[in-house]
Amino acid sequence: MAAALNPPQRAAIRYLDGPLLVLAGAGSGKTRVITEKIAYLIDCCALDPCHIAAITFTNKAAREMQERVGKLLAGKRLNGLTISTFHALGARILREEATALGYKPSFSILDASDCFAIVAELTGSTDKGAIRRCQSQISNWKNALISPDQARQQAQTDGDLLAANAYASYAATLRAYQAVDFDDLIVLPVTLFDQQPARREKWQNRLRYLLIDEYQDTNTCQYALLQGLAGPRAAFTAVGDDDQAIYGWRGADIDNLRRLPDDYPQLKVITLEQNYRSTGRILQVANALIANNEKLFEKQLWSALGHGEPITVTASKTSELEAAAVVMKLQAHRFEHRGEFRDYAILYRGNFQARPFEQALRDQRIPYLLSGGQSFFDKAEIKDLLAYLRLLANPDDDPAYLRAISTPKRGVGASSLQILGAYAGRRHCSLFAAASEQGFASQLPPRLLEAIEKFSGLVRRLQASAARQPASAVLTELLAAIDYEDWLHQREERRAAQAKWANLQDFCAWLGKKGDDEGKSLLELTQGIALSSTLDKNEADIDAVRLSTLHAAKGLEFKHVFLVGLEEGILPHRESQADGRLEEERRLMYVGITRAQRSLHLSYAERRQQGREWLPCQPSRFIAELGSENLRFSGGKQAAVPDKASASQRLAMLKAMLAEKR
DNA sequence: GCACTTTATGTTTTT
DNA sequence: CATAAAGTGC
Repeated sequence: MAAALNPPQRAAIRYLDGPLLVLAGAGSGKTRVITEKIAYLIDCCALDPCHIAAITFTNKAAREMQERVGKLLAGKRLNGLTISTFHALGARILREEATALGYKPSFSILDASDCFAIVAELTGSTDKGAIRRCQSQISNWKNALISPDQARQQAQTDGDLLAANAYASYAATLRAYQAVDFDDLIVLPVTLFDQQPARREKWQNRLRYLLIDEYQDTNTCQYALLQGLAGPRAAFTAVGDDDQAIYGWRGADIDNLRRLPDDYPQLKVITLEQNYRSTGRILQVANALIANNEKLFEKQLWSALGHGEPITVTASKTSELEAAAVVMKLQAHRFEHRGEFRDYAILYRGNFQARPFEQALRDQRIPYLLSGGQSFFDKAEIKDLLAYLRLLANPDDDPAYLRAISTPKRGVGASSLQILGAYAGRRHCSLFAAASEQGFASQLPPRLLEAIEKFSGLVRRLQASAARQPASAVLTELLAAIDYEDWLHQREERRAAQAKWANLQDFCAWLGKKGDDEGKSLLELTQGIALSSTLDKNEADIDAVRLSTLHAAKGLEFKHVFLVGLEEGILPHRESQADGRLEEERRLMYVGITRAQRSLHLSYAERRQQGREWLPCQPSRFIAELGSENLRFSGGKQAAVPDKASASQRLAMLKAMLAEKR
């Protein structure tokens, strides 16, 4: 761990004369450069930690970096050091500068499904695909810093104009709700910095040195935020790898990497090419694969770790058999190498591919951790509770109001809410505000009105209690007040109800702990949750096989990696055959390969169930691109009968299993 | 008008 | 399999 730094690494850490771009190949120690540079700034340059900001793309990466810096500077005070995602930093700026932008600091952060519902409502469309396209169009406009007016002017077709109009009313709706979406967390600070130089300078003075991880994944708007924060001093280190750009679909623009030398002529570029992670074979196939892409910056990764095991390619008849084969092979490999489960990762393109692997692992009683997939905070029971919390913080949050008032059911149904909504629309106020107005009382029969007023009373009571009590007490009171546990048991099977209740307890415990430990208010906690997808608890110590999407695996490394579902239509994905996107799929495969330290196993199925139909699959073109000299094939038609190697593997596994059961 | 039950339906990747 | 729309009792 404490290996000496190589010369380019050391240069990257010590270089402080201006903007710096570190082109860091996979496994070349880029996280180490960032963490050691933070330590260097604090230790050797006596920079106060509160003036340093390291920006990552995922919460996981931020947490890991925090941990590593903590270890590196054990005992030192790190108060005020910022290590967060772009979005979390944006939220922090926004919270502090809300009033300057016409927002309350208690703004709500809408999740993707809230936004989907709003777009659906505004366009009056029932076509899910069309709504999603419109939603992503709006997101693209925002990320490119194009205003609704500009979008309208640029509209070419009627469809464009329709979407641009939807964009305008979408923006107005969010403002009325005192709510922002994920994109706004970056866009609004950028707008603010653009319009009010004094605010920009305040933040430039606060965050004096910036370190940006995964720079290749920034979009236009994130780059603008970066430029705003860096200012003319341009004291920053951007670390990135054009071969690992895999977020183009989210608006990330590799052009930001190309533009950096133009925008900052004094930019220093340092390339890290020595890989400390993988064996020679793994790097050879990775290099062979990525050579098929148009290169932005030339680099050739090399490793001093020796040649390593051959890379295996396994064909299976179906996706279920693939899962069984991979799990069996994993088990055999683990026994042979006396490894631990945590050394193994199974990586795939889409979350839906996890299912058969989960099943196979459960069958074999192998512990596993599933990362990605349905986010913890996307579970219905958590979102129910969160709706109440959002509403307490921000009564204008109509999506939260709608969810809270109908969970649990309290005699207020769709038609009452429609009347309330219409009234609120006429009065230009939120649902919550409308419900207490005199004018509204005459619109409904007394029975229904009473139910609504009872709800308003509940919200006010909880608001009062949130003002003077810690988060955990408010949660307890809230759950008791709405009888959530009883309601769960009424409408769900016992097991399901218990599982959901347990989730809620976990959630409350986590919230309470975070509130106490970090002294965060209910408001900050609620806003923070919108930006995270998992309860970030310590998973590092759990000995379990990791299951992850390729996207979620970026930045991680594993001794042994199984890359599964390598079929045309899956990787590369069916809808991404256009050339720009095919290269991104190739980079995704590249990211998967370069996660592996010691061994790499590829696999694909010959048939896969899609919906109700079985469709034949072709092996991914990317397998052929790896070259055959480092691959060893098994399975498929030519190897229907187990060969000696796999027979002896099975025997070894059986023996080991018997030994383990004593 | 409201709430609960049945039935169709569908999957890229994340903050 | 889990969610979301349509249908049925109260």
